[in-house]
Amino acid sequence: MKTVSNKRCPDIECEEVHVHENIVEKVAMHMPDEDMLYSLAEFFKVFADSTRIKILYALLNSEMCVCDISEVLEISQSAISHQLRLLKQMKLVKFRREGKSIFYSLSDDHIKSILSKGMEHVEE
Amino acid sequence: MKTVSNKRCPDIECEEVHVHENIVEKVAMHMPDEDMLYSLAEFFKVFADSTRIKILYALLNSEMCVCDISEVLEISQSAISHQLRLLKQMKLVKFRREGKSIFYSLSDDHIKSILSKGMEHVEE
DNA sequence: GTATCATATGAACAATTACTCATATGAGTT
DNA sequence: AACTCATATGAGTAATTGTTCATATGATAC
Repeated sequence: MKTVSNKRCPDIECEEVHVHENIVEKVAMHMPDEDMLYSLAEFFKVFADSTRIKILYALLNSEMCVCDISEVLEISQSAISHQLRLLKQMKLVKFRREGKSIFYSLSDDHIKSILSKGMEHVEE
Repeated sequence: MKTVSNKRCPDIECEEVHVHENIVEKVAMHMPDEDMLYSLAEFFKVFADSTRIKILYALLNSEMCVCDISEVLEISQSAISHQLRLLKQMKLVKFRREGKSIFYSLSDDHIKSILSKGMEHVEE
C-alpha cells in the first residue's frame, strides 16, 4: 500500500490497515524507549503533588530541618517525612545530620529550572 | 525570643516555640501562593503518566489523529481518547477536524522544553 | 543506664486515577 | 433517510497514592 509523504491524505481512512502509515512509521521511529518514557513519567510524578512542590519551593530558599518544613508548610511532621523519603529516593534532595536535627536541601539546580519552567506555563 | 541571622544555631531546639525562626520566617516570606503551588502540581500531574508522556512525545513529531496515536502507542482508542481529553483541558494540545478524523497537535513549545528538561535529569 | 527530642516508618484508610467495556455522538457516504 | 467510521464519554473496577495514627529508631542530655 502506497503512502504519501509529508502531505495529509484525506481519503485514507483510519482502519487497521488504512492508518496514515507514513505518519505512524515516522513517529514510531522517533519514539524514545518505553523504559525511558516510563522513567520520565516517574520523574514528573515527584512534582505532581502539592506537598512535595511546597517542600521543594521551601528548600529553594534555604536548607531546612524536618520540623521547620513542617512548621512553615503547616503539614504534619509525618507527612513531610514520608514525602522527604520519596524525594530522597528520587535524588532530588540531600541531607546532613546536625545533632538531633536532619537538614534537607535540594540536590542540584535542575530542580529549580524545572520548577520555573512549570511556573512559566502556569502563570499564563 | 532572639534568633541568630544567617547562621545555624545548634542549641535552639525544634519544638513549637523553638523552631529555627529566622529560617522559617525567611522561607515563609518567599513562598508563592498556596493556589499557585497547587496549580503547579496540577500542571506537573499531566506529565506524571506514561500514557500521556507517550502521547506528547508522539505529537512532538507530527500532528496525529486519534487512531494513529492509538496504533503507534499500542494503547486502546478509548484510553487515548480519555487522556487526550485531559490534555485538551490542560491546554497542552489543540485539535482540528478533517472529515471523520480529528487531528491533535501540541499547543505550544513550552511542552517540548519541559519534556527535554525532564529528559536531561532522567538521562543522568 | 534513662529520658527526651527529632525523625522515620509500617499499617490502615480514603481519595484519586487510568483503564476496560459498552454505548453515544457526530460527520461522511450512499 | 440509514449506515459506517472516528472519536467521545459514562460507569465500573483495580491499582496507586497521600494522609493519619501509633510506634520505632537514633542521637543527645542527664
